Amino acid sequence: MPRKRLTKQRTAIEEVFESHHRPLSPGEVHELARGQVEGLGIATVYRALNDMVEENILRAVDLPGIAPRYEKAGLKHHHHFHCNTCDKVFDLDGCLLKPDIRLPDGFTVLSHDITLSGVCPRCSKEQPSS
Amino acid sequence: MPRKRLTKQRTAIEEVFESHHRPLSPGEVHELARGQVEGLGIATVYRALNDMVEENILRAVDLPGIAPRYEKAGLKHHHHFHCNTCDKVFDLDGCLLKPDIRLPDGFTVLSHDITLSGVCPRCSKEQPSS
DNA sequence: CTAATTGCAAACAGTTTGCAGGCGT
DNA sequence: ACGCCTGCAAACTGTTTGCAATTAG
Repeated sequence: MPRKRLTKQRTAIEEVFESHHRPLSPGEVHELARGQVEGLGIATVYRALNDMVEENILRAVDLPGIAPRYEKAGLKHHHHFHCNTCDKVFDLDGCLLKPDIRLPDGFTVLSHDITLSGVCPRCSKEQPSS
Repeated sequence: MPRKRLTKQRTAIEEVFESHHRPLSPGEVHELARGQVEGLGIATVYRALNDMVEENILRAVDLPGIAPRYEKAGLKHHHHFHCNTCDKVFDLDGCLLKPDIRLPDGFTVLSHDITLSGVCPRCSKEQPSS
């Protein structure tokens, strides 16, 4: 396996995750990193994201019904909130799964995913219900 | 809006949901309904599924990282189990969300989705860990 | 009969891959 | 200079849509 080089596109993508502390979609990363690197290709973003998952720098976050997101690897167990208005995803600390759940016989649970959906604070302010 | 006709392909698709009591992907529906209707096109399956959601006969079930599923509409609130081995999805009765959760200020929760993943009973038997 | 429905193929959106040139080291 | 990395375009997968032929009512 080849070793990594420090290119400006790769660096820009890493910096995007340093300055935005929430899970980002490939499109968001492209848009944000594009601010630093003129003409950054979307293929490069996908390649960098996949590489960084491989290198255990990032973790892929799959959520129901929306584009996949990526967040820094090594975070404590947590779940996510998806804003239906702006489509952004936010981290929610702690585990939201009910303890002591009982499943039918024979099911072995290896992991769980929980997503809350609704309206984020910013969108609540900007789009008052009145 | 045009009114519905009873075609054999539409009937076959409806029957698939009568005989399989778990959420099915478009591909699964196509495969299963194909047994009744020779040459059933995948576009027809997609159109039927979308129509049936529109008619409130089915509900779309989005799960993290896997193809969307469809299940009969009107079921009681519940969550899902995804078998990592056979990729089938099963219903889990009851709500698995911890009660009394606290979110940061400003977040309004409108819905939640929970997916447990692991191994289903059938796959546990067929692929013993030894 | 007559219009809704189907199957096919083309169109699409998101993601991956092949390739020639560019650029870290 | 070497070879990894990038950008572009083509390939792919899952889903939707246009259209002529088919078929339910």
